[in-house]
Amino acid sequence: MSVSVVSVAERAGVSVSTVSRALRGIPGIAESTRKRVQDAAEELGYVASPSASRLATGRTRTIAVVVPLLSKWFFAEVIAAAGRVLSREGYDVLLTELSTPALRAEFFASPRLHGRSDGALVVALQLAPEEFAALEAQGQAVALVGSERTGASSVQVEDRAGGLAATRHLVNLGHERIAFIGIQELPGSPLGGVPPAERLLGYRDALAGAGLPPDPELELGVENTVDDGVAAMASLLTRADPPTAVVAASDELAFGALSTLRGAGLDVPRDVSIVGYDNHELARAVGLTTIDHGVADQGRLAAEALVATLAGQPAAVGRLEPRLVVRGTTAPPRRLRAGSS
Amino acid sequence: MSVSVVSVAERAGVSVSTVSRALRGIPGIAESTRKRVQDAAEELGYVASPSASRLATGRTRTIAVVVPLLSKWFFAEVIAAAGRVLSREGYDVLLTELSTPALRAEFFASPRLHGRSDGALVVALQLAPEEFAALEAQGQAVALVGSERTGASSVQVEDRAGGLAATRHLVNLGHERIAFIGIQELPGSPLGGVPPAERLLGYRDALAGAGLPPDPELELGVENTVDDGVAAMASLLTRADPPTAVVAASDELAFGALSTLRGAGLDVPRDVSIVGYDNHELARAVGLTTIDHGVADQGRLAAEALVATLAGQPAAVGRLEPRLVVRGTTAPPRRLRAGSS
DNA sequence: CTGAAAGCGCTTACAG
DNA sequence: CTGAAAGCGCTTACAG
Repeated sequence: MSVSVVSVAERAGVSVSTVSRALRGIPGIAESTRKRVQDAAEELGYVASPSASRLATGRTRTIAVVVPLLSKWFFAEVIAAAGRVLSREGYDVLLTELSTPALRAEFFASPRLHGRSDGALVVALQLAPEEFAALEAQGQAVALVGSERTGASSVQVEDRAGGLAATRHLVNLGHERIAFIGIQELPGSPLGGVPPAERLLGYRDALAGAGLPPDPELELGVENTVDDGVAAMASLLTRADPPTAVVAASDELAFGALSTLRGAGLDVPRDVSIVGYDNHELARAVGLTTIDHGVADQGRLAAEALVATLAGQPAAVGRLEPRLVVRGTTAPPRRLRAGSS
Repeated sequence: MSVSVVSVAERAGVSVSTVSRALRGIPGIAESTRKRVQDAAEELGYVASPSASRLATGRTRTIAVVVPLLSKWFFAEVIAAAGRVLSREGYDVLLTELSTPALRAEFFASPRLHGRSDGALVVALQLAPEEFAALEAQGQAVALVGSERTGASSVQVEDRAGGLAATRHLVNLGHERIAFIGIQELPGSPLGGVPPAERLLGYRDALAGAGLPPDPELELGVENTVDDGVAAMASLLTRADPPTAVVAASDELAFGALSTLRGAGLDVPRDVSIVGYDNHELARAVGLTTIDHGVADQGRLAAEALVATLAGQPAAVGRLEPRLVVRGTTAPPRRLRAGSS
């Protein structure tokens, strides 16, 4: 509070304008002067007041990171990766969690970011046009993870290709009855935001490509939680003709499904194969075959795009290729291994 | 940018001082005036510039949340709970992740919070005296999760009681060879911060209380990751006289241990029992017996304490009682069930 | 290369 | 109950 530009200026024997310019590395300052100012600042332990420079420049050097939910691995991972980029680039990270419809509505109804951040990094939320407009009206540059909009930077995953790869892997192993546990947004749920349709479409593509008839009975849509994965798998097991393999639209759903299968005394992958989607932190330990969609990359790329935008570059659109990671939860169906075990 | 107090003042036909007071609900303003000002502000879509009021008041109404790592369930959960409180109380959340020793050193060496936040909520980091002093020198009120220090608010868990409860549960089931997979901070690791000693002491207490001799061979210390849990359990299995039960100092270690046991063809809990520590989001699906230490509560209470401190209340120290959650990974040892299965 | 001065948009004693 | 004015601590044309 005590040490301001004025004290530094006095100590260095220059004007405050010179202090300001010297400390920010602005060209057109004699090196000797700059040195003197820097020394004075150091000796006094001076650090510019962020509020004052924000007020003077109109820029906050802050990015708001907006997520539906914090305590999910996917979001935490995206934020962490984005945060590292932002902090390296000298931006503060303002964290905003919109975990209920009420919070979301309130957030977009009032100009909560106005003057607080220069840009918003919106993760997973599928913004309504008014919501997007509200951000722009608050002077925010916008970068999107998991959605797309003209005029904004975005990072998306080729989820249809991911769904295809997951399913094709099972098809190639010889499976013919393959279920899909998809993500269905319940009204008011903060969990998702993932465009579920794409992964499902990829699943259907793979079946069609293999000449396998689609079976609506095998397509489930639930909330993206472990518990719903448990329930979905339980429901599949009650079918007259249960699937021999399952594609889950997230690893958490897959974890739940695995838990149900074990509880039912079934062996994975001998009795049932499972492919997840995420390459969750725990997928390796569980030995889950899954789709890696570069979660950290999504955060990193979006942050980089946003920083570039604020530096005057045009908006950038990135698309990530998902990648199949084969581990231990997939194998040929029993039928093809008769007598072999 | 365009709409400032001045425009509101003009529209309402009052002075800027009156606008400022009316909008902030300060008493001593005629209700009719306040109404007129509020209407004018609303019509103009006015919202006060945070930078300007921060500069004028010297308070930022921002809390810095400082964590070693974001993408771990524990930290994300704590942040989420704290964030909800802070945001409800009108505070912005400035997120800071110190995921490497270099970042940590840099953070505490420069006054990075100065003028950016009114307080710091420090999670899990065991602050050195200079680090704590650095925060105070930057004018930060401090609240600690998982550590303690005179003059600061803090929330801690009775981890010794937790370790005791976990181990006693196994003792009560009849186990006599019980291993402990503890958390050992590697130099430079950002994962921990959890004071590992406490949980270990509780484990020893329980053994002593049951008259079981301590066996250093059964006390392991590893990094708090699933992979290290995998390795630790593997190492235990190679012992000449392997344990019949394991207490893991975190659920992630327990997940790793479970994975090893399954991979080795052993049944849990028939062959080996396991107790974790955290009540991690996935513990329920896995059916893991564990210790619930109110992770969200830790974040919530620390945030409440910090807010109270900033409102002039004295620092508060909270201690949480951990609670055993019995699920499916614990049972009596084989020995006691001879012929029963 | 450097300085004097205005301005960013608030808040808050002080006076009335 | 309300207003005029100073002040918070920077940055940035403008002049020299």
